[in-house]
Amino acid sequence: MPRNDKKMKNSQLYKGSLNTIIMKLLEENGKMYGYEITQKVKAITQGELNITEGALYPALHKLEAEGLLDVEIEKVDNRMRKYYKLTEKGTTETVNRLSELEDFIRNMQSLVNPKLEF
Amino acid sequence: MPRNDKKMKNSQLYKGSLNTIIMKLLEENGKMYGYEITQKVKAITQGELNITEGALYPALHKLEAEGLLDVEIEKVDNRMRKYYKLTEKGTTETVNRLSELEDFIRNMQSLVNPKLEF
DNA sequence: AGTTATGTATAAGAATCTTATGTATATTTG
DNA sequence: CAAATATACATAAGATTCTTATACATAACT
Repeated sequence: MPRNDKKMKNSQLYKGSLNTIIMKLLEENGKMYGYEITQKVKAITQGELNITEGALYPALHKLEAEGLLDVEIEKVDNRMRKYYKLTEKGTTETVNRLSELEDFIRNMQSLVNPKLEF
Repeated sequence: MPRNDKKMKNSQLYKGSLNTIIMKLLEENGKMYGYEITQKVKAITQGELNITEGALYPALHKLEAEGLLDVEIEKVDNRMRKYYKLTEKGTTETVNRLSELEDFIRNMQSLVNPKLEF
């Protein structure tokens, strides 16, 4: 009963990156459901990043409301799953977001590792 | 009179990274004042990241309140400058923050560029 | 004389996230 | 078999960080 889950301690740095992560995973995997996304992220980052439901589900709903995702409900093993996939608009937008992410990472590296400027 | 400044359009991705940026710049430059930080960041990122005063000054005040920064006021050219520098605690914490940033960047790259996993 | 640059500051509101719940079924474990 | 864990979605309250809009003040440029 005690929802005693592991305290996450995700660095503040991840703030703002959730939408990009979701969209990239969907671009790569075609369709995914929420819980699957949390597990995938945990696996890829070797447990370093745990998406919380309180962040994930509102984010999915918002992306859907913005027309970037489509949803499709399935019942598997008597349990509900909501599969999300990118719309056409979402696919286009994903390209932009990934480009922004590259710029962001490049800029952060310039700020933090000025010796590497060339 | 109209503070008609350029609209910044900073990507959401930068959210959460300002403290790390400030601390790294101070570690590198010894002491800096707020306006100087905004100009330095703009220069290093070639105009791509513009720190707004509304974000910067509260962040500096908070870091000071947390004991990570010390402040020293100077009057230059009849204008006030508040120079900030890392405290001992701040220097230690900067190491942690930079380490977190490296982890963050590595994790984001794993998520976004899965082919590079090895 | 008016705009831009330099310099700091705060308040209102937006956006995103954490934490804490709530509901429900399936599976594993003591 | 009862309890805990895993699977699965959802929302609300509050924290944090940021944008936007001001405010004040001096210096320099046009």
